[in-house]
Amino acid sequence: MSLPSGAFPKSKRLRHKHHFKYVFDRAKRIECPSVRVYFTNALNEHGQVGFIASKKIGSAVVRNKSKRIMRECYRHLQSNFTREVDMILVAKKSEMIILDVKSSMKTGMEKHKLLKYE
RNA sequence: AAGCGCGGGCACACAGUCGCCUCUUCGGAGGAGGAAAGUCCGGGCUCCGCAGAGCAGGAUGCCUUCUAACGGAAGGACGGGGUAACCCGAUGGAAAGUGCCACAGAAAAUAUACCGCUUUCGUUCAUUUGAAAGUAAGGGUGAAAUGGUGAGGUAAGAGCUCACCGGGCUUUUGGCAACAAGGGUCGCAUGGUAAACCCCAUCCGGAGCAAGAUCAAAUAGAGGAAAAGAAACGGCUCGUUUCGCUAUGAUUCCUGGGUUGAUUGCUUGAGCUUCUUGGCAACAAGCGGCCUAGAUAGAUGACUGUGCCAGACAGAACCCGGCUUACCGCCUGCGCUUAUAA
RNA sequence: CGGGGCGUAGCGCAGCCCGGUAGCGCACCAGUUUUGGGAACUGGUGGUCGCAGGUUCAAAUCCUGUCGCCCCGA
Repeated sequence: MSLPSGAFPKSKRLRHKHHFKYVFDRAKRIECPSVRVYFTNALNEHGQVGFIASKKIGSAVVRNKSKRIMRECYRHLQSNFTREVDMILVAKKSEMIILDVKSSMKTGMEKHKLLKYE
């Protein structure tokens, strides 16, 4: 399987409360079966992303797992973005399968012309 | 061999690619747990008066030892369970006091007398019925009924007397102690409940790393009140009283402000461990060796391949010692019982 | 990290302090009334008292552990 390589350092993460608020206030929403995506134009030079898994999802293990899966999907998709956006991914389900999440995110983003067509 | 009992260990492994965090001598190295969990206890650490006294409140509760400390552990005593190995136990005090014990029952804590039993006196055809006295053996109720069983004894009965069992008091021996064993004595006098209030003994100051400290930026650099008594009022971290400390400005109180980010605290510690010594043991002492996550919207993941028993419960957030709860299974040591064979 | 509260009938709540009978309202069922329905009236059904263990003669109530939910403070 040929994965697009992508570095994902800490500077690409959403770090602060006010930054989260900035995104939520002016975001558009994409609904996928297991993930909800908020996005808007980037505040800084390059796009940043945050992950949310609330206590409704499950225990600490489940929440960590779903965050990792969302992060992995973002990492694979980020090189195909057409423009720099800030993004928040919210987990909706406790059970996630990485390929399903990735493909549903991909189709959803293509509709909003965030992704280049391959 | 089967069925049990008591421990100990592991928690998918290996290889490759991409990605994340920390450290770095820039080659690389390290990177969640036995419970990291629940937050049920105990400590360290930090600040508040480096914390004193009383009351209130709370916790613990057979004895001794271990420990920094504990509600933990070890060893023992007693009681209970098991054929046994072994396991379980909030196990101080009810003659300090108060309360409660539904229903049933004569009576529920006071020695009383419902049905009874017996004698005497009267009455009657009649052991029919009435009165007085004695009695608590028997009856039914209840979770629980004032020692139990047997014999003697008696009008009927009764520790009234005796034997055995149980109990109280006292004493001797053993033991650090809990307690055990034995002797003497008392015919036996006072149910249960303290996970009801309570009494006794021991212990506990309060708050918590979002504690606390530093730096930068922004905002503010303000307004009002308090004057010689070291007295009152107030303040000094959150049950309360007391004690102690506390001043005229660089102080205290009220109003206003009290925000954001970074650094630190942050991992070398009551640390782990080989051996030796002491101890029944928990554990302690000595010598040597080792360094084992440190994130801060919160790091361990994804994919591929191989193998097998097909991977459970579950994610560090200041740090330790416990307890409790969750858990697919696998490996292993010692011991007990039963059966068979030799 | 710390603190507090609640789990009782299908729903909302009493009862718990001080232990012995589980009750109230709505809902549900049956009957009366009405031409029929609603309303009203009468009667009735329905509860492992979140779960497990203990204390006690006896536990919704007391104690311990545990599960779930909600709220508050820094």
